[in-house]
Amino acid sequence: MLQAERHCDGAGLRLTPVRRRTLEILLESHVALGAYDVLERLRIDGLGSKPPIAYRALGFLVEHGFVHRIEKLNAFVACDHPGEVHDPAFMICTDCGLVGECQAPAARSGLSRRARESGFRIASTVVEATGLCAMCAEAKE
Amino acid sequence: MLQAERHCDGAGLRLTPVRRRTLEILLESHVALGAYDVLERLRIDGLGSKPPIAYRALGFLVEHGFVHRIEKLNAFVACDHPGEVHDPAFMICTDCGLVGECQAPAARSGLSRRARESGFRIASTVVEATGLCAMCAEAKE
DNA sequence: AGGCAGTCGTTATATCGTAACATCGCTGCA
DNA sequence: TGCAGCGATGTTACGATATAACGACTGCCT
Ligand SMILES: [Zn+2]
Ligand SMILES: [Zn+2]
Ligand SMILES: [Zn+2]
Ligand SMILES: [Zn+2]
Repeated sequence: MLQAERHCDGAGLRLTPVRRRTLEILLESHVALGAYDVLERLRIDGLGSKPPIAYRALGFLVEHGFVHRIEKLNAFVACDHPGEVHDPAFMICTDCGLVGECQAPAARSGLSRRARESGFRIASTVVEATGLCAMCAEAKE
Repeated sequence: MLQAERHCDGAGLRLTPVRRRTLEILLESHVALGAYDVLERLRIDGLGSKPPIAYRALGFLVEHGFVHRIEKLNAFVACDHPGEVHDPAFMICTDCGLVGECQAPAARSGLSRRARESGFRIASTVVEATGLCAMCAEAKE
């Protein structure tokens, strides 16, 4: 949160109440939240109740790297390393919903070679693994 | 198409008219099609007009590896290598919509190391790159 | 003051996806 | 033959996700 504030100050970005609270909501959650989950919490706090409110705040946070969108879940998680340039990959537990972020340069470089071969120019990548987290895997034994 | 037929015969799977036509529709398309795009074509052919028809056929085809779902687009493409066990990755052109499939063992192995470190057990992966295909990149020069 | 850009608030609608239940046709078996 | 069981299909109805479009407000610059 502090990192986000500093980054916004430094980059001339406006971390408005809605955006700030949206980021807090995601930081407080252990699991990915859908836009409507976020919206419901914003509504409770009196910060808006219509979809565009949530989608705009999430769009801002994603655009500036404070939040990632999980395509597989149509949901959002706070970034582990906000501010840094990175190429995230995610591990999504199908049992408990936990979403872990890690860096996946290997994934991208693997793709990169294929891309170069075919002349494709990568702008961004989505890398998401689905499975069981350590805790849930152990619980299943 | 022939491969799909043979694979279904061999595995005791029923490639019914709706499923068969759905696969044909995707094979004929250069770009990923949404479920409702597929449905519209099925409707024209008199094979069904309600969403579950398309979703069920697509579900069958995805489950048996004849078709892949592109999470980033909420859309579907026919597999390049049906029948074979593989770990697909996709390159999605933002200009022309072309979706290329390639194999990405590197992507998965990069993730795998991280997964092992954290005890996460991968069941499946999504690897999708967005950018410009060779043709569109050249056209932009 | 007037113009401009960015944000917010709202309405309405588009797009994507599924639960639930009825029905139909086949297969195996009494 | 008659019928249970099963997978596939057809249909209704709804839920979930996402965006277009427009107006109002605010701070800032000229
Ligand atoms: Zn991150
Ligand atoms: Zn778990
Ligand atoms: Zn494939
Ligand atoms: Zn292209």
